[in-house]
Amino acid sequence: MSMIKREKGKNMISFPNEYVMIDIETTGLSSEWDDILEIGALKVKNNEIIDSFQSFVACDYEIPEEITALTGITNEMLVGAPDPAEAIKNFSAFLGDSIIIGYNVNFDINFLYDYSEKYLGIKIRNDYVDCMRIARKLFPDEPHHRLKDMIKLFNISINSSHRAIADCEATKQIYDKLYQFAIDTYGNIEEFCNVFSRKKYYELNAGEIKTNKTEFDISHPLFGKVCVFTGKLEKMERRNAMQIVADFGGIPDNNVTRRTNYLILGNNDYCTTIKGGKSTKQKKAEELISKGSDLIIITENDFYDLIISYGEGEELKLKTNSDVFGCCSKYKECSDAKKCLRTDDRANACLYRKNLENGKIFY
DNA sequence: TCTCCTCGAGATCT
DNA sequence: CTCGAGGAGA
Repeated sequence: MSMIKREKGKNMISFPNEYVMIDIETTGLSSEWDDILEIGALKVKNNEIIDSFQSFVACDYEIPEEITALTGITNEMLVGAPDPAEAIKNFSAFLGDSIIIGYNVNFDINFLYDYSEKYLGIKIRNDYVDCMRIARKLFPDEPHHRLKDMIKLFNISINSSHRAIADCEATKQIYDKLYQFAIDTYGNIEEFCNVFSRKKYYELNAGEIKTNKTEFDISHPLFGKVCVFTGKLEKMERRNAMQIVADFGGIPDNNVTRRTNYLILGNNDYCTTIKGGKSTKQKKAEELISKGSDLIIITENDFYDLIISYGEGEELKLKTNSDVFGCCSKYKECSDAKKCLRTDDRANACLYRKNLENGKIFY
């Protein structure tokens, strides 16, 4: 019965080395209708387990068959166990104000939160870290991120799965592996947390899309062109499409502005607020076109045609970047041409090129 | 241009 | 619950 929103702590993307790992077993998936059967917790300091907590919780009705099949917990095992009030009180004392860590830990916290509020009148406001959330970020290509998938991925051995303490131990090992993997991949934990903390990760920021290419076909229609996407692309992720634009020497952008040269239309059908009409980007683009802006609106398929044509016909390639960027007044002080290998700089270089008589700077 | 809001899709816990 | 998408509004 959580009509009132739970006032939980912060859901953090970070790797504390002092925390309490938790796991519970319940009679089902709903914190509203189901009950806790077992609570397990490990206290960790400097990444080492220094204490543990285990408690069954008395249950005055028959445990569903599938739960016993899953966890091995039977009513007989709970005879003489602490009642819910006693169990949550003991757990609460063990937890203190530690950071909570677990696997899909919102599940566990929600149950514990309701128990704590109901029996102790205390809200669990501890900050927490969800290993599953981190696993998804670190291994986005894995098909699934269930606890058992991570156990398999990291070759972790587990004694009695789906029992509170055993799952805590497994999750701790997973947590340690994730920590190591984050360091190996991102150099250090701070970098990982920066990359994935909130906005940076959510927002597809066109300005951050770079290319490794050092040679461009300057005759290609996308070269030096500012490209904006609207709607969902059918055959491609928008991020990948932007990457391709960048690889052609184009400049992916977030919004339609006076600089925009291409607006690529994806599918807006799914968007209820648009209802088959036009996105604001498209409206703005049409307005700019009517004012004579150098902008055209193309469909997703037109865009693919532009991509496919790449490599065919005559190619004018830039041999070195310095030939282009060295001529760009804004960046000519830059001694290292590679530093100029940014989409913004190419746009400026391209504008500069337009103002020159002919492509002396290209060959 | 930037920040915040809303919606839908998808996945995980026992 | 998270996350990705577009839109509204300052």
